[in-house]
Amino acid sequence: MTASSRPEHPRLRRSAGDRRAQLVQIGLELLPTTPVQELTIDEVARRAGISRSLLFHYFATKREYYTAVTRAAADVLLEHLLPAPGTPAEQQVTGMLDRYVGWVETFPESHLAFVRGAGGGDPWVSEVYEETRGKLVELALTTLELPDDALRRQLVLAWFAFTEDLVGQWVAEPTLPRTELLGLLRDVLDRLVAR
Amino acid sequence: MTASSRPEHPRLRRSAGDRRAQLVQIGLELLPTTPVQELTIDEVARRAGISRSLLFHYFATKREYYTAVTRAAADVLLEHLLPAPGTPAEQQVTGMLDRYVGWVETFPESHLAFVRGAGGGDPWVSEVYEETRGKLVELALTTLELPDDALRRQLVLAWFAFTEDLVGQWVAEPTLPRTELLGLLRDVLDRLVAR
DNA sequence: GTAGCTTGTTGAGCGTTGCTCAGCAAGCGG
DNA sequence: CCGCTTGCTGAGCAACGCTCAACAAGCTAC
Repeated sequence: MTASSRPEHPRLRRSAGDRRAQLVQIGLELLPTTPVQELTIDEVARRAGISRSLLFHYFATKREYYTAVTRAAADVLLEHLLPAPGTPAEQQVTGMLDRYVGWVETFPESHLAFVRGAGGGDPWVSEVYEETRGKLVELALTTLELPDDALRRQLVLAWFAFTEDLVGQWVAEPTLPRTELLGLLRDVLDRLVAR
Repeated sequence: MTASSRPEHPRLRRSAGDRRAQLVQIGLELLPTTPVQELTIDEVARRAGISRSLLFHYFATKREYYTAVTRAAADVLLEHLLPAPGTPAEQQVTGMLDRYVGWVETFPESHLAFVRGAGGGDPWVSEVYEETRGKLVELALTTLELPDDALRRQLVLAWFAFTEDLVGQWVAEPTLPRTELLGLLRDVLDRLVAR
């Protein structure tokens, strides 16, 4: 019995990189159903088929772990939103907006989980969100060919909050044709930054 | 010695109502510095000078406790925002907006803590926020003498998100005279609901 | 092949925290 | 003084984050 105490898991060794990637991947899969900070080491380790201790070998602390997961999630979203190279400048913002709405339509729980943790308690996590939003603001102002002074940055960031909230509600209860929603959002943004 | 065995803690008994109020009050005081879900039973009990067990006598679960704290905080805010009776209809929205900005200016940490927990993980807490926002939407639409169809409700709610975000940033870095901030917010709201 | 090194991996265990439970004791009516 | 209600406590359990000493898989060197 001692020899065959692991019928399925013959104690296979992975490279450090693989293991880390696997653990982050598991976090990403759990993210839509569980608030980042609430996923337990036990659960993640169990899914990975490893002991709790090993997770602490790769991430010194739990916070370090779920910060990595959050950063990975942010990267996935960013990459999805970034316009394909060669897109005419005028279509870039509209395209990003369109893809954003599409993303929320496709993964409503993921969107909730993402927006949810934005300011949620942990400063490390908040920092990741602010970084991501910062990049998006910069991108938006650049493609709109507008200077990014402090006021405009604030307005675009607040417009993000507006957009996230409205799209979130709209997906749950579409009170408007999709096209009009996009038009409205775009219109609000234009009026805000054109001051 | 037995007679004077009450150096600091004469084991005084409080009425159920008093204790509950005291515990919620302690939660409110801790709220600005600690995310609601993270305040520990130990800490609260210690501040109240009671044992952990007693807290569970009044609140069956930790969640029940901090939900009560959240609700109390929401009530404080609501009461602060509600217009004094007899205010002319036209000034009500402006007055609420003004008081809201004032509140954020006075208690920036409290505001952060409040907005922070809005969607933050716990559905019980989120419900309190949605209730509060719902009341404010109803109030706003009523005083603006507009019908509150689904679309308009969504727009006003999204405008709240916009306002909370922008005011939060503005307090940290005032990029605009206060009056103009209020005007801008009011203007955005008017344009949004006048469709 | 086997000795030895690196390093992925584990189990036992500690401190904290949410929560339970049996029972003590403060205040009051008889 | 008795007994009842009920505010209140301490001991203790389970779950969780985290530590640490040690095991073992896979490689290289002889």
